[in-house]
Amino acid sequence: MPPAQRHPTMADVAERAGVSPSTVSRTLRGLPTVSPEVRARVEQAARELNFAVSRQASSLVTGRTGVVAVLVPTLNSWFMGSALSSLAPLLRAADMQLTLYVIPDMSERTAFFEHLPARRNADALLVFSFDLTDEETARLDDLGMPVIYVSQHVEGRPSVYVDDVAGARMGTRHLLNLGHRRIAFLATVGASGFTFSSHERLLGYRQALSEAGIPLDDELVVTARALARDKRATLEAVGKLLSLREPPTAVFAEQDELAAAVIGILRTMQIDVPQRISVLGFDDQPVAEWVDLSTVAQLPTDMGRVAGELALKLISDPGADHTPHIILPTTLIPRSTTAPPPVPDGERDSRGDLPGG
Amino acid sequence: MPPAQRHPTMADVAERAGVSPSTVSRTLRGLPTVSPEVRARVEQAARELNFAVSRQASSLVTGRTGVVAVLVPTLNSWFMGSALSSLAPLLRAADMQLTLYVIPDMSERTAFFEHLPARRNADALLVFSFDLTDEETARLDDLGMPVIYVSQHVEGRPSVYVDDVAGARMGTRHLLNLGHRRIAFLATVGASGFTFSSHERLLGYRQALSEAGIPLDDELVVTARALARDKRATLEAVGKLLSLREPPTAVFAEQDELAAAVIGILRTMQIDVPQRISVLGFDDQPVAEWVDLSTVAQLPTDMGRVAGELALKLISDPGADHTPHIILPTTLIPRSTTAPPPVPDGERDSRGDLPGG
DNA sequence: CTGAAAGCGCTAACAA
DNA sequence: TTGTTAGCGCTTTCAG
Repeated sequence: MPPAQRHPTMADVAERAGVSPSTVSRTLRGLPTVSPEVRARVEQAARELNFAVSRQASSLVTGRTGVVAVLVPTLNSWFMGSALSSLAPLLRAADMQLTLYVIPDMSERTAFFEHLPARRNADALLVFSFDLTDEETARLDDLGMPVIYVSQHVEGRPSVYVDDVAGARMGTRHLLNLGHRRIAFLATVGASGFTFSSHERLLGYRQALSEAGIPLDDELVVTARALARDKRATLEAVGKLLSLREPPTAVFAEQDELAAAVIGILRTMQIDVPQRISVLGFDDQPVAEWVDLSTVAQLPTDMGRVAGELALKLISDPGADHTPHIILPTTLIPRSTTAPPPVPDGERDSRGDLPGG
Repeated sequence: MPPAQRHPTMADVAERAGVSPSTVSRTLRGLPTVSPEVRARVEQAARELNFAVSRQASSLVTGRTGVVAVLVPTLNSWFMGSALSSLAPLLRAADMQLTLYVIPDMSERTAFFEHLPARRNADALLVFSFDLTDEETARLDDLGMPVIYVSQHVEGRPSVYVDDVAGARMGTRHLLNLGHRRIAFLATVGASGFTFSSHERLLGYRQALSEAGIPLDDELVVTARALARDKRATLEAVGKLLSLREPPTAVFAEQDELAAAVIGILRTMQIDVPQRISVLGFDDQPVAEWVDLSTVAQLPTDMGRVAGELALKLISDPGADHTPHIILPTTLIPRSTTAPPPVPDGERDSRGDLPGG
């Protein structure tokens, strides 16, 4: 008599197909050592019973959980959404579950690192976009599974990230090539250490300026807490830049949302973009296309995919190199918000002859 | 001798604490039938060994997996991001894992419903924002676990959703009260059936007009595929509305992003908002605050929380009512993009005396 | 190619 | 209050 309420087990399938449980197991796992005839019988029985393997039971014996844990600081961002959208199907295709840990604030963060709920319950951990302390990294080290750092780099640990420095350098050079010499940089500071690439981008900006022999001016670098999501903070930042004795002719915003906000503010102030001020973003989020924003593009979907592939590789091949750093490129997408700077009053008649670099 | 490589087991902890494995189990689960003295010893031993319980093993015997599965059509949306951001910590607090299934396209969708990977591997399933076929719903019915429909309603199944109809009605009334009589409705059609609330909102719009005795004009309702994310489609839609013999004095966009795009387009065309045309959104996404958009607000974080609570309840109490519908309210947030319609040419001198309703 | 038997790590009776 | 025993559903030797 078939089991009353619960899910059917392999024993049920075996009985129905007239074989042993082992054979069912072999069949369902696709092992080649099963005769076609038997295979057919088993598969039909399984289908008829609507059978599904219990991962709990199999992982108990194989020692592998079949899950990849993913730690993210937030989900309310284009970046995370895109990365996970490519990661999830990839893991599914490999028949892996994706367990999500969202750490929106400090107390959640502390709790996570204290209990490490992923321990023993995942085959690998993907840590996204955190600015981790050494202590936290160390804690993850003895988690007993591969830990992959995504959108950040950690010395000696597998990491996947975009080359933010090079991207920001490329963006800054774009503005320099257009003739800009007063280029501002607008940075965001988010919550719970979600700031890794911020530093990197600022660094790239500085490098490009130095390479061009332009002295760094700290007045041109504005960092404000929660800048991106707070209109007032952005307004203040822009006001501050415009009131400088020598205001910038271009603004490089750390990310597109911020850039879009800046453009909105400037237009409200009747300051034409790009005629009076150029604005450059970073990311190539959908909003960039909206406002026809020039930007430095990154592909978070690629990051998700690459990170997922790396995770699968490290799981299946424990002997693999556990310290690869995979660096993804950025591309410059010039659109309509960057242009040569306005010609200074004194040089109006020599228009077209930009000061040489 | 302690095990060399693998995780320590309860047996290891038991040995170290000088007790039986059962006692370790009882202690770690917080059962009251353990003497304080023994409890202390066990806890210390567990800590020293850095022990973590294997959920696989315990679920094998308890029959509960300790995971809640979540099915989402996409992650690239404010709605999903917000809902999951509140759901995830709630589940963590209940010591539940959150397994994520992302179904971005039809082939993934087919595969999911064919294999039902969640079967036997979760204690409950939360299905977000899908426009499910009856067949799909039926398939979920014999999944052997509570299935909760979120941001949609399914007859006779537990559902949690926002009252889109009432919200859209309220929004439309707001425009009617301002004096508008020609009110357009802009709808989006997304991918993979992610359109549930779209119908509802349109319905609410129609109801409000009918109640006000205003005849429905199909020309005023524009639905375009992928409207929200495609600038051109939005541009076309707006153009179409403006070129009507009697163009609308107000536009109710199905969601804020779309509303923001419309505003951008209108301003580019030198059409003042709200002086010439009012624009109303739906959602109260961050972008609404950006552009100071009047909108109908919903709280996806509430939905995530409520849905999670319902899931936990249905898991822990199988006897509970399995057909509750929890309906969340919306609120109207009038900001600066809605105002009375411009006074028609012929009535300019009787300004202030709006046509009575 | 297939079956029998053992056991993964834990919890749930049942005894003591 | 604690220990002993059995067994959850599967995979994996090892025989055959």
